[in-house]
Amino acid sequence: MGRTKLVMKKIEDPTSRQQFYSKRKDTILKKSNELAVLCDVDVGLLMFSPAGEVTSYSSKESLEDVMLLAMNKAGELNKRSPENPNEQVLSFTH
Amino acid sequence: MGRTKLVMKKIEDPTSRQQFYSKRKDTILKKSNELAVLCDVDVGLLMFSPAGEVTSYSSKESLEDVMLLAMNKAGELNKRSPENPNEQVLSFTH
DNA sequence: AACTATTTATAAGA
DNA sequence: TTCTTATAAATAGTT
Repeated sequence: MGRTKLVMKKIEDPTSRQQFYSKRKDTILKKSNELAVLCDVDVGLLMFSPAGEVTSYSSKESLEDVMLLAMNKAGELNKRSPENPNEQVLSFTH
Repeated sequence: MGRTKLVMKKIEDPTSRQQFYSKRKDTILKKSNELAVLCDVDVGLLMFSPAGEVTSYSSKESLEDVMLLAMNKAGELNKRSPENPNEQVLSFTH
């Protein structure tokens, strides 16, 4: 959104990069929370700032709870498809 | 966005809830990837669908890498502020 | 699954 | 840097 289209390339200017991070982080946190509440699902999120600050979000008490829930029930988090090398979709039965 | 404002309440209709989840999940994945690339930072994300399907994203090889990076360097993922009970911000030095 | 009116997010600019 | 604004993007309701 905004005046121009986004270019998928690292923002080289450190100040611009930090400003971009700060705003986008807030949006992702907001949308993650909306997903968790409106869908009543579990969500876990970890983001490192350019300065090394870590922001985490979880729909459960702690982020570890969400991670363990996923790892225990799926158990194969390292499988990835060639089409989406970084996106991983897993299923399990209750 | 959309015709009406969002109400922060669980969507009770299962079909609507799953449709909402599917679209919003894609957006969050897209924005998480934009954050990772444009800011050259690490991001880890876990989302459970209403049906129990797990979708994960990570800027690194595996989601565990991002999680361990955060846990090893911060070590206090359970601290939360009263203002934002589910948002956790941590700092560490390199 | 596709459309579209409307809200939201946001890139630049002030 | 905080605010404004033009524009891109997301999306709720609809088909």
